[in-house]
Amino acid sequence: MVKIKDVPMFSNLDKKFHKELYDNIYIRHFTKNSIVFYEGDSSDYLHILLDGQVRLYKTSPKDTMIQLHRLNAPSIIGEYACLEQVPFPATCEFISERGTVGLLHFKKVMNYLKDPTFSLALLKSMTNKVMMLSSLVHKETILSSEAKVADLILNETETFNKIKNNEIASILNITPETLSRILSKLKKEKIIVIINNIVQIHNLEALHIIIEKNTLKSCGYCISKVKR
Amino acid sequence: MVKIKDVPMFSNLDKKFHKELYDNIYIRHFTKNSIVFYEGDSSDYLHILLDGQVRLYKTSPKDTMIQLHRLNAPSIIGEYACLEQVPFPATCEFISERGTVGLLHFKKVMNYLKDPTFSLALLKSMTNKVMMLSSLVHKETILSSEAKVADLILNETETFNKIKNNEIASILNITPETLSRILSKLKKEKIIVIINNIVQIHNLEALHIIIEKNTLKSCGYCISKVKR
DNA sequence: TGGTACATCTTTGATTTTAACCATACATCA
DNA sequence: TGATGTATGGTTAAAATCAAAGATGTACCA
Repeated sequence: MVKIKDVPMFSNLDKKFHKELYDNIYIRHFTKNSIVFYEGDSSDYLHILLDGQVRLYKTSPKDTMIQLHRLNAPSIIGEYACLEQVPFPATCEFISERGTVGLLHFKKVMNYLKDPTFSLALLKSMTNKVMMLSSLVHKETILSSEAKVADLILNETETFNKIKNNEIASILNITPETLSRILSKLKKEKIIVIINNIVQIHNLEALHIIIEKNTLKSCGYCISKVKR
Repeated sequence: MVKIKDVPMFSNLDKKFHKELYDNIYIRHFTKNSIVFYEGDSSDYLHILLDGQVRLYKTSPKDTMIQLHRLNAPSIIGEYACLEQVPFPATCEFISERGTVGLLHFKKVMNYLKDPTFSLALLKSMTNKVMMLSSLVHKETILSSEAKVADLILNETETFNKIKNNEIASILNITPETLSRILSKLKKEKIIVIINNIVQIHNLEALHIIIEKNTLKSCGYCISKVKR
């Protein structure tokens, strides 16, 4: 487990705060699939992920899950909800077997803000959050399902190989059926080959084109184009 | 036009910086529909909106515009692209008749970061940006077109009354046709009445239900339900 | 060790839904 | 009298939903 003083945000904090931090942070332990907080909850505490992996998601009126991010320790969760004292915009759930969260009262946080290294670290964390949200917005507003899949294969091959299709679909916010169909197409077009759950990219350019044009049809290589 | 020293981020900055700021900020003037920067552009400058109103949008592969935000002076634009030295994730265009932007080299910004009031103000601005993005994500991933319209009528009646349907549609990222049809339905169901381009809400609860359930059909009041 | 039983994943087909797209008519305004 | 904005009808497209069949994996037990 990550020590509090090793969380980037606190590591550079003036030494005099370290003892105080230890005394003021509540530690909570979680098991897989337990909920840290629900969308809409309010909290007076800054949540610091010290161990494990969580996912943040919204629930649609149809009760489907819209996954926003996955975060690994160490990181800060829901910082803006804490700073602005507004409800959490998403539910936070552990997906690792076990995990740990440190809770720090927001008044303490406000105090530490006077320390320049702390506010800079928090700024850094916020910047990072903006980047994640910005890329999420791009994914959800610009990319088609086909483009999402192509993007994941191209830019997060690791993830793609490691987890099962079910999970991939949920990360991309598409249904498993849709994912299955898209993968079939990509295989049929010889753009990728999957052996033992490991992708091999056989046509890099095609993947780039799919991402750019948002559709498999637009890539000149494809059989489906010929058929038309 | 807003004076630089009146921009929240700079107003509390140590006085010794003010003179330097004046000497180091480039001022650029713009007219309506002119572009401050394009999605994908890189820049070494922090952009400070001093006068006018801009919209930030992405362009889809089909060449349609996905509007992310509208910002009024004074505000900071593209702060994270500047801080992280990454390309702008969206295009910035003036929608007011004229406008002004101040440009501050990011190295200067990095310098000012040592000033706690500055980094706090920047943090505040980032927090705000996260809130905007978070609500955008909600709008685009959770709400249906009907819910988007209901939400705007309910929570931004001002905006709804002030601008024409065309513009509303583009803010909601739906087509004018879709908006027109949804408004017709709402009127037919007697949920709203529009006189002289001013909405009157005649059934508040119905609007809430539409937002929550994402569909007009689900609201018990509706004629369309009876027909089924 | 193998074998049955159950659960979870994945694939495939058919259908439905939402909202875009296209075309055209009507309205408002300057 | 254009021009721009709004309304309406018909069509299409993308992806969800529903249904059901194959596949793979895992646990338990004799």
